[in-house]
Amino acid sequence: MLNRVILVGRLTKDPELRYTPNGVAVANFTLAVNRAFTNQQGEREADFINCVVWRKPAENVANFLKKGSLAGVDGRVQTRSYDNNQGQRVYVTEVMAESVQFLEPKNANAGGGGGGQYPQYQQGQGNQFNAPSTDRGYGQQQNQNPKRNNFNEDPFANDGTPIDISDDDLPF
Amino acid sequence: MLNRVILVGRLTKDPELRYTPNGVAVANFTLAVNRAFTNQQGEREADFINCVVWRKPAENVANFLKKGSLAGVDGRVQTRSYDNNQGQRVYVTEVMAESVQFLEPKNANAGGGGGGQYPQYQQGQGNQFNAPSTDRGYGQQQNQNPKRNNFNEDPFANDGTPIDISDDDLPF
Amino acid sequence: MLNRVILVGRLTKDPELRYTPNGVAVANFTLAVNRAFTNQQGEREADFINCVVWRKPAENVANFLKKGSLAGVDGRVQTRSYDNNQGQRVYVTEVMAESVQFLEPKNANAGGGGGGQYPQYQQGQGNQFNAPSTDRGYGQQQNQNPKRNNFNEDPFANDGTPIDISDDDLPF
Amino acid sequence: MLNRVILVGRLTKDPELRYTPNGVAVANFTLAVNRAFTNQQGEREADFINCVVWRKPAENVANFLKKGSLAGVDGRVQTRSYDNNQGQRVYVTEVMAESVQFLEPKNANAGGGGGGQYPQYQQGQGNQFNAPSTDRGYGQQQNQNPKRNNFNEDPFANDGTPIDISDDDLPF
DNA sequence: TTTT
DNA sequence: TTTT
Repeated sequence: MLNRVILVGRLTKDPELRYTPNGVAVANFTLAVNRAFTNQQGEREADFINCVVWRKPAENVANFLKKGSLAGVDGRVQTRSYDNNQGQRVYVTEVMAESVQFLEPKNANAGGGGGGQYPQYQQGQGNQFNAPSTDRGYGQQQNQNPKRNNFNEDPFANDGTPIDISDDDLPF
Repeated sequence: MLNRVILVGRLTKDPELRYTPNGVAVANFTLAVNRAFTNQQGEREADFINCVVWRKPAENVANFLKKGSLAGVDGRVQTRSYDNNQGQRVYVTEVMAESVQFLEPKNANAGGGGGGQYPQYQQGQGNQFNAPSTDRGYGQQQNQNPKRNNFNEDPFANDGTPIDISDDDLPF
Repeated sequence: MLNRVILVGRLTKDPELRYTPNGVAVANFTLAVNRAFTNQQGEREADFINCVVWRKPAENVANFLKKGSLAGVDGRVQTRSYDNNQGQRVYVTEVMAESVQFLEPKNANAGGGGGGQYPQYQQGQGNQFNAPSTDRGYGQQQNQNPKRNNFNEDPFANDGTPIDISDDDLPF
Repeated sequence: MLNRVILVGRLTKDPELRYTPNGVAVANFTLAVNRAFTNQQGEREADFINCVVWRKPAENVANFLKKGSLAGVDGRVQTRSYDNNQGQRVYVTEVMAESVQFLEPKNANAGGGGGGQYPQYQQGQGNQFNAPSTDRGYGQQQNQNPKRNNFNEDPFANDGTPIDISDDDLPF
């Protein structure tokens, strides 16, 4: 049935990249999407929308987006539930991104005192990461994001750590 | 910023209509949206997506949709949080419907043993409830839904009951 | 870049199914989408939006939709141009449907004097035709639509006729 | 009925601003939206999608966007027809933008040899122009776009010129 | 050239 | 008649 979401917003934090035991990449990030209108107090609020993305686009997200990046998402609303450690059922609504568009200018965060230039990447001029139909991103992947590799205290904190989810849980 | 959701699905229950202390109508309902693909087990799953709608369209939803109705929603993803009675912060992601389209044929649930015909309503042939820009739906509203009026044990259970929310919390 | 269209409307005519010389199915149809608002004269107008769909979903559209059918489309806006027989360049804007959802109740047009029951098809309860990533619909295809097979004067008028387009023109 | 389009792309030219005889602003522009995929020749193509926007957002578009600007559009697909000077009926499909989001960084085109800084405007950090429900933009409007006022050969070429359309033709 |  |  029809289920389509399109968002443009900014990442509230660096994306988190994980791998399933079978080596499939998954990235999580939250988009802050400013509302078009102001509330009674005249303040502009934002919605903080959790997004998931799988496989190659997950790795692209981890490599090319970071806290504050402007990004567009085209995907679906998905719901799931799990039991937390207090034994309560928790219901989750999130956006499964099918494609993510990178909306920062290519020289964003460049200049100034020292580094920060985004790595060389070009897929034509689209700057869009689409879910590939076939190639599964098996195995450990080299994170090419200099930000993450060079400047974090622990650059591997969230990278390559298998997470407790089987491929049977994959949504496709 | 861009924030758009379009859904087509079926109501999992009758919609719940409430009024703010100032008499503004709000309806809540959940859409079951079947996924286009099947999971590893070959089963077709569904997403259960909570929706809110305000003012006149809220009353239309309460009057013309019920459990099982096929409906289309055009709206925005919104997030909010509140503290539950265990003192934990709960985060909610839901769809704020700006317009709701009624997709059942006009004679749905008609015929057979006794009633169930939908009340006479026609806004051209669109069958779509749009958020009015101005007219605020103050005061008690006559629920014209025969289903709700005639067959529920307590037809007013969820109708017209002011809820603990001030107009300051209204999103527009 | 982000390019997403979602429509719900009714077919203005039976869809037209063609095949490229390489045997790839293409269907064209026009959706009449009623506007949510009325014009100055108080009339509700409609937009007549041309849609194209490729491969397996094209055949599903031809088999299961007909003039007047209610359908949902999830796709992209595409533009192209060609030179007409007067030697003028003609610009075309149309919707490339990636998935088409069949919104008629399963027994639509059934009953009454004589046939018309839709053929048995079930993909769960989704009734949605998605573009398959791989299987190319080569070769002549058996049209299972009883309407088209049994009641048209020339049931093959628009079926299986190769059209003058090479696979190089395919959008994917 | 559901009719929703979301686009992100770049203006192919400066927008054209007109006024109806009643003083209602209308802007036209074309978005070049790069496709996510490449064609058989490995080239990335684009769709060139004509957009219209009315009233205040029309003036914002004229003031803040120009050739090459990156913009997001949330709107509807509309169709209309007219008879051209050869007496042929011409069918037009375009996007009626309900809101337009300005996606350039605020200092875009700044620096370098000579001017080009965007005028001071701020609606929070949203940079989004929404169709106001009420205020009609009557009368001649001061175009505040320095680009258009200062650097064009004929800065008023397309501004403030009443066009031959009555308010009865307005879509809302 | 338009659908219910 | 097309944008980066």
